[in-house]
Amino acid sequence: MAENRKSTLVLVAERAGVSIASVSRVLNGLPASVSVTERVQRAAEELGYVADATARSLKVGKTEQIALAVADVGNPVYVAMMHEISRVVTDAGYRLVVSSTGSDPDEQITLLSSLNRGYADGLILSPLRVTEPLIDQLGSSRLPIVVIGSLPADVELDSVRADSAAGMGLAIKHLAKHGRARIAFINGPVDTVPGAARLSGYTSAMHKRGMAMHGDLQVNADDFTFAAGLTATTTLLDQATPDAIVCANDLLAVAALKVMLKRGLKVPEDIALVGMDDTDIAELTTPSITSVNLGSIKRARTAAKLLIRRLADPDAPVKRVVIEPKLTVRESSVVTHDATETKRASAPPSSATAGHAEGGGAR
Amino acid sequence: MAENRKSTLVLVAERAGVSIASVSRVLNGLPASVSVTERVQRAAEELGYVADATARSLKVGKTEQIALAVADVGNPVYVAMMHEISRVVTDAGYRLVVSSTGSDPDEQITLLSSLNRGYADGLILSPLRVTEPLIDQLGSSRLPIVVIGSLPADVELDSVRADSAAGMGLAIKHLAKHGRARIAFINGPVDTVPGAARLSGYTSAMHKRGMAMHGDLQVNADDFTFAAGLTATTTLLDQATPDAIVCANDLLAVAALKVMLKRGLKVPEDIALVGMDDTDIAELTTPSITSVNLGSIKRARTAAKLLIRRLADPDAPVKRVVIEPKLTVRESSVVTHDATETKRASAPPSSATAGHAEGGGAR
DNA sequence: CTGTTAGCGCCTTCAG
DNA sequence: CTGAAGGCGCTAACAG
Repeated sequence: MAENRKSTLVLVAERAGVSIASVSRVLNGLPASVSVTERVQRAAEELGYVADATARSLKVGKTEQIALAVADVGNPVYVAMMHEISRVVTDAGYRLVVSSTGSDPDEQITLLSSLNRGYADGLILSPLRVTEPLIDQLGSSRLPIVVIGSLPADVELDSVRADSAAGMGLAIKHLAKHGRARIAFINGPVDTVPGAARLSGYTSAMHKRGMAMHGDLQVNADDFTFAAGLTATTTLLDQATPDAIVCANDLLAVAALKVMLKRGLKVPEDIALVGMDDTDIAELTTPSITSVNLGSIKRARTAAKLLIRRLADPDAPVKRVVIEPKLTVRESSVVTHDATETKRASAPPSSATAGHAEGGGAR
Repeated sequence: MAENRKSTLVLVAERAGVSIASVSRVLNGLPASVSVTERVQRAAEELGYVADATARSLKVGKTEQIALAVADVGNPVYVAMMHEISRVVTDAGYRLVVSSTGSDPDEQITLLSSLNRGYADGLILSPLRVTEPLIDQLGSSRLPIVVIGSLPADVELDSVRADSAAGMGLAIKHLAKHGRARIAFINGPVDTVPGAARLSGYTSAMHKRGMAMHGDLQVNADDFTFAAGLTATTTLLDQATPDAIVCANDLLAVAALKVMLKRGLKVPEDIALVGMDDTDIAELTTPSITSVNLGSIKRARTAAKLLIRRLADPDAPVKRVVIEPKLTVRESSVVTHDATETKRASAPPSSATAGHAEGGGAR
């Protein structure tokens, strides 16, 4: 069937004995006589013809490509989102071009201007940090952009964001209900959008419940990564004795868990742990990690659909969607009363861990 | 600077008072008089002009896009590879189009024929299963393809693969050296390329060392996933009593660890554990998991460079690269003598960052 | 219903 | 060194 040489409309037309216009019509499903239709289809089949995307794009003014820019590819939550976006976008007949920018806004600005080269019909952007210049550039873009994340109210762009504050609320409510009193918070960098949102969520949630909130209970990792989480957790445990820890994402939570286990602390008995994003890795660990589901998949899907909608209807009203969080309870935050199974490495609370163990009486 | 309307060569030419040919020349760095050069650059700057990628592609016959198709986006090793490919490809001035096909060869065949639409200059493909039709399609593709994985010797394509067999050898040698005698193997589906390779690596390595190899010691997970790993491990532990387990990838290993801990088995004391791929998740767990580094990052980088090379020189001789494996030893396979059993609660603070074998890099 | 034709925006000989 | 003109492969009027 498929010839190896590249074949064009003209080739097919010659072989079918018709004009190129007829070929184009048949292949695009426009009305044509049975005889022509049949001859064209056979010729096309024999030549393994497929319309050239580039030429078509030039003519039609659409590339059928959607660009995606995510800040941090090392983070499983972005991977999950990308995966979902890929699905939706592909189903709608678009290809996905991934432009992995770092968390640096400048890179994203560069990307935005390169978008004007017209290799994509639209962009989905999930910026970690939002600066003035970035916003300007966003506003003056020639083609549709959907932002995943928070944006100043005056920016006229479709967007979808998580409600981090509500999410923190869920986490803290859950921990409080289970008797935790000294709830620590390991955040990522506060100069990021999620970092800022989650911090304010923490303080307001703690405040609302009238819970103790020593500065010692709050540390910021340099980054939303496992490595940064190890350091941050060490710092935290050296300066405070929490009976629960909430982490700004799952990677930080996994790191916190690692450090705690290393120190012989029992999770959740000594310290309860809650992560955020509810990614796959939260259930890989032992104990598995309770995590706030910020609707990453749903946000991804919504963003993709929002963009596709706007591509179909450029004048549609701007939409700003907020996805509500849910809490996925796993082993790391709830002490199971029934002790059928022998717990692993039953390190007895010795004087070495004094100050950490007990105290909270969360038993 | 940037106007909001799309500007074309003609616009720039008018504004600069020259012909469109001159504009094109200046912008492509071809010789031109100082005065013209200067006027054109200023005009282009003022209009925020950037050459349209589609039109350029049509004319030049290159899209500056590279397509990537990986089988399983849920697997961290593919994510890591994609990330690396993205880097290399971007540095070389290409955009990356990700086509997430499933593990189904038919989808990949569909993809291959769609590639003939010419939206990309080349393809990097990492198939999980290789069937006859897929090979045929690969061979008759009009544009360059680099395959990550094994391929029949008569297929004339650039490729780069891991040496799974040697990798299994490393794992088993390591375990044997540490006194393990009943080494079990949890594989993924055997009808996949890596599944088959790793199984034959296991049997030959065990055979070579004259080690016991009851059928009970070998199980196949339905998939290379965490969930499938849970089931497979349960099956294994119900039917045999190994003193070590090797898993065909890290996800399976993490699952195995989870099941073992649940059953009160101590790792590595009771059972040593070794994974494969050496992805980030291998160091997230407690204990962290020893893993065979199959050079995923290196394979990815090599594949990308191979494709770029071929794009530059279509007549270059076909290259088949094999990446040698290394073993990254972590906690799950070696019993530490100093902290045996009882008192590991008094771990020093610095232990948080201790024991990090080089490898995946937890970013 | 079908063929002819005019571009989409750009690059690149070919004259001048 | 610069301008005019011819396509790249395709679609969408416009005639026939």
